Amino acid sequence: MRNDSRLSRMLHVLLHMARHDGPMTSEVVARMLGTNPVVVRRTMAGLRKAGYVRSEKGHGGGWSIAMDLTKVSLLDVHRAVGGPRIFAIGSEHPNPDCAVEKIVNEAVEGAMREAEALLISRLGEVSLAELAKRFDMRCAGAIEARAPKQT
Amino acid sequence: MRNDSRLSRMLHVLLHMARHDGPMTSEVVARMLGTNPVVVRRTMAGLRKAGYVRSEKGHGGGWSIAMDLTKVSLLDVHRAVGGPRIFAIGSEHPNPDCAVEKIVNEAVEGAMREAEALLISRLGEVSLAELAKRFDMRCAGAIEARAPKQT
DNA sequence: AATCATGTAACATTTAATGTAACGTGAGTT
DNA sequence: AACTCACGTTACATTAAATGTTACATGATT
Repeated sequence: MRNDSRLSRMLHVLLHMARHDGPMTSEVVARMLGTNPVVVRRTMAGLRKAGYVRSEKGHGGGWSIAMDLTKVSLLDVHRAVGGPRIFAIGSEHPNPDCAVEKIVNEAVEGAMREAEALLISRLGEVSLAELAKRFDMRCAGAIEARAPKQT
Repeated sequence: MRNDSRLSRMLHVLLHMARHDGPMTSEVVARMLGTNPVVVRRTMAGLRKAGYVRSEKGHGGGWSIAMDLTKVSLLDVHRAVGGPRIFAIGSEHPNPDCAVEKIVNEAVEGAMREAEALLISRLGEVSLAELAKRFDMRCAGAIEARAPKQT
């Protein structure tokens, strides 16, 4: 299967939407992501169901933010897009008969559970507002670098 | 893509081989794994290249252990089978032009790096000998449960 | 010489995400 | 009312990576 990029894509879009007045159409978003409006609608449907965005039809319609950016974490977005499989590795038999295989699975899955817990925890610690702030700070830094103040 | 089960499969096989006198043919291993001898040879080739097993042709041939089980970790096996992609999620643009996307990638990849480091570390802590011991202990426990000694 | 078992290349299958095309619905515009 | 815009949804095609399969070559043992 291909790499699942729904989380990254949606974060990318949400930050752009947050810096944008008025709704953005799926067409525009698709161009930003280098994809297709149908893919955008399909993926954003999850965000809408979670109440993070709203969509409006017709002239002047499109997608807009419907949440408090400080209240939604990267983990929330991950879950809203389907909370997909995180790992590309794993056993094929969740409940093997073979006792040896059980031991192997327990060892590997134990390590994976810990790693997943850490990832989930880290994603849960960062809000969209925090991401937006990081972007603003980097922009400020870039401007600063071009026209440095005296120190 | 499908779930990558090479690590689990190889661990499973190696533990069986460790408890088995003489070489095991790819045919037998394939039946254990519910797969095909060619898949076994293909995957075990990595272990052979790493020096963890050896293979012999002809009558009485097959695969046998060529390592000290206390010296090889689950991580070593993971790497020997190709050290495949661990995550099923991720950005599609490793080096995006868009500054927003860069911020997003850094956040997500940072969390993933931490999770991967933890997983790698945990896999590195467990040797094949340790896994084999866990199996023996579980067997002992099971026997004990059937015919408990007086305490 | 026959058989066994690995080694390898080439190709088919599978799976989940992604990409596309087609059609429907509702909202605003003219 | 007719038209256009934009979303909603379904159905199907494409893609990527692991896995499955077939075919054939090579070396070892009997």
